[in-house]
Amino acid sequence: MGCRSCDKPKMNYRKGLWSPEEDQRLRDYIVKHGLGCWSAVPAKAGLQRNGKSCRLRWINYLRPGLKRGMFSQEEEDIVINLQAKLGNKWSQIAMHLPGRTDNEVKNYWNSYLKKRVMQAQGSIPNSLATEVTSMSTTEPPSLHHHHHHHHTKNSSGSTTTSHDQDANLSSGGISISAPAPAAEAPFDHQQHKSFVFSGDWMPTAAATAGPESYSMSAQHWPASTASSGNVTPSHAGAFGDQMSGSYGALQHQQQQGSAAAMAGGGYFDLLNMGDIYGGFAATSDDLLF
DNA sequence: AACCGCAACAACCGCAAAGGG
DNA sequence: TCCCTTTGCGGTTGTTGCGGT
Repeated sequence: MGCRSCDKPKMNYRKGLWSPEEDQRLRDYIVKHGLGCWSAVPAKAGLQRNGKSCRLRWINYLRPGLKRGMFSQEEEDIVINLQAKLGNKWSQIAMHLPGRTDNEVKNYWNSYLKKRVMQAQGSIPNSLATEVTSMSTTEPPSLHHHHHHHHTKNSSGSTTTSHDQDANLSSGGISISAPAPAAEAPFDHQQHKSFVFSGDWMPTAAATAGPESYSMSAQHWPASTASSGNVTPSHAGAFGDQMSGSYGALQHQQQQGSAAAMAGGGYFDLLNMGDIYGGFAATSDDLLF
């Protein structure tokens, strides 16, 4: 783990929100070189951030396979269920939610679910988490994805093609219609909230970044995920948070006609995939692709 | 139109674990 | 075995936008 070669003098790192340029630099670097020593990334990528910040940005925002938008009822149930079982083990909970990050799960819990569960426990004093869960699933499906947020910042539903296959977990099986393709939206810190993500930078970058741009094709992804859009819990568990992504929206974007922007190969070969996802390829039969 | 409060989410901070030298 | 660095995790804070007044 130690990375002595990465040693460098202390410097004043930039803080706060990431600019599109910074995102682009980080993307470019990781796409070209894969994941390695995070502390070395800022210098090599030309970023005035610390490695920690770069890592967080990649994991929570730039990493391919992320699902943006509101939580489905199914996801919500899983969070409630697992939080009751595991406590605030957000990374473990996120493993069961393909495309969701621990940070996202944590935020969703803190901003919404916690209140709802507490409310339920207040009205039903001895209620257990399972009861809370069943309560939540009794709501009319038509109301889901609207009542959660008083504001409609996240107007997108995600293309929830993935399902947690753990028998212990509930599965609502609610499908959500997808919003307009991401490629039509400029990369913007506000607008990004409203489209299905899953590497939404890929077509956007390809369309806007000029000669230095790159693109990705679904064929570069593990077949089990690229073809189905699913990452099973066993996958997620094996890879940890780094591989908890669902690539459903990637597929979706292609189906939506973004294939032209995505096609053409690029730097993103299987070798880099292995690097990016932490060297999983050699250890799991599930990953023969 | 301006202000305020709230909700959502991005990002930071601190700590602990992991791992190499 | 110890020390040091990196990584990962969870708690917390900061920022932004929306709705209400």
